[in-house]
Amino acid sequence: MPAETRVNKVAKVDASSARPDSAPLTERQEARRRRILHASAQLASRGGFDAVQMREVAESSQVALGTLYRYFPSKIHLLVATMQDQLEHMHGTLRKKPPQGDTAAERVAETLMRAFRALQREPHLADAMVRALTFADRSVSPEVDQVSHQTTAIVLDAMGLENPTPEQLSAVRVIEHTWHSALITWLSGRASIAQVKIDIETVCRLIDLTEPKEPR
Amino acid sequence: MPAETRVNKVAKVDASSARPDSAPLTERQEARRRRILHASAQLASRGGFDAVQMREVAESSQVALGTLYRYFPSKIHLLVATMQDQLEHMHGTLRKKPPQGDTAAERVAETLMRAFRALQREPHLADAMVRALTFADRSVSPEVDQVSHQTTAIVLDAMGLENPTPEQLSAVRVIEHTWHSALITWLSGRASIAQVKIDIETVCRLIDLTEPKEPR
DNA sequence: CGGTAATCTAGAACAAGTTTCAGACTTGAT
DNA sequence: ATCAAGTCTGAAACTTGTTCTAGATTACCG
Repeated sequence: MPAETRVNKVAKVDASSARPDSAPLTERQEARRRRILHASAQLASRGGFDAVQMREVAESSQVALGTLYRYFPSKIHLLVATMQDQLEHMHGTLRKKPPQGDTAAERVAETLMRAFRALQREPHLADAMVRALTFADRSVSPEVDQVSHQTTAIVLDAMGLENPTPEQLSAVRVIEHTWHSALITWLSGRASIAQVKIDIETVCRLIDLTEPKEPR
Repeated sequence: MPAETRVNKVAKVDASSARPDSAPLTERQEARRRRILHASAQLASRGGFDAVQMREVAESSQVALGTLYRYFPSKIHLLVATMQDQLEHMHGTLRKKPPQGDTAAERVAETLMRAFRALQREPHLADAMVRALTFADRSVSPEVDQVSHQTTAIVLDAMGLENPTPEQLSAVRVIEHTWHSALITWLSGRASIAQVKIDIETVCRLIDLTEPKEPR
């Protein structure tokens, strides 16, 4: 009945690592998806959010505009997916060289600063991804949540926690809030790199507050 | 030489309270500006960010589209200005009934929760303003900075501080980061009201950390 | 194989933000 | 009162995200 192995509604799912969603993709479809994400990241690296124009992405990835929209129902979806993709990279990289700090707070701050430095190397890409992330509305919630969970996983990794308490989870959320918002102020030129560093270090002190004695 | 009392480039400035910018506005211009902001807030209250359509704003405020763009060079500028406007209100309101908490942290948390409840009454308006704020790029930096300063003033008021230390300023920045980001997650349905409350209370604990000995 | 349903393509069409332009209107100065 | 310069208006044009359509392709089932 179907054609290229059905892809029910939107092929927004799955892929290499962690996206156990609805439908498996054909190899050609997987290739298309990858081409699209690659084109997206490339255009974003050049000129940020505005440079990622749907027609251009379609052309660069040799896919019809309609197809692009079948895979990613909006520009925001596309950029959030691009961010998921990049985050996976980063998490992998971080796993290999875990932070060295003595306290959880230090390790988290170090991890975030490492990520920050990576973003500084591709400020336009960072701009596109972060702007998309914060501009996303309800229709993108599932994808944004994925990004959020991935980020949480990275932070918890750095803390070395298996079973965080609700209190600690709240602290982690606050750290992520700060992380996102600080990135935005940096990207829009309203805060210096030094200031972002200070703010990250400041918020990480919250961790100590939630780790009084025995992490039972 | 000029006409309606020159307004050099953009009439983006000034107004009632705090915007000591370049050019004074004619009464008619002041009235136009006010009509525009009113229309903006009204449309935003109805349907949020998307409902604020420039053509509609122009029509509602009985101003030509070109004029609207002369006053506010982009939709984002318009919405950020709308936010400045609303913030002034709020700051005024808060001044009248200062928070009651014993510690600075409590007072700040109470203040922010009060603001949060106000936003809950107009979720669409909140959506429009916050989305605009975080989506703003460099071209809107001055205006966004104003909003940021206004927010800082509110928080410092709640803390009862005259001369904050750099450390405390960083804590305040982190609080604002959390505030913005938490609002976004709430607006996009990814966090509950309760969670926002918890996160605000959590981040406010940072204040105690920066207030070593004698507070008052 | 052949059939059929889903997918992909090319391109037009639409929507909303932004720009542009000619002409009418105001303002402050002479 | 007149005038020069800046402002406002109305309307069209342009840009980019998004939707739609008709026809060509592809995948899988029997």
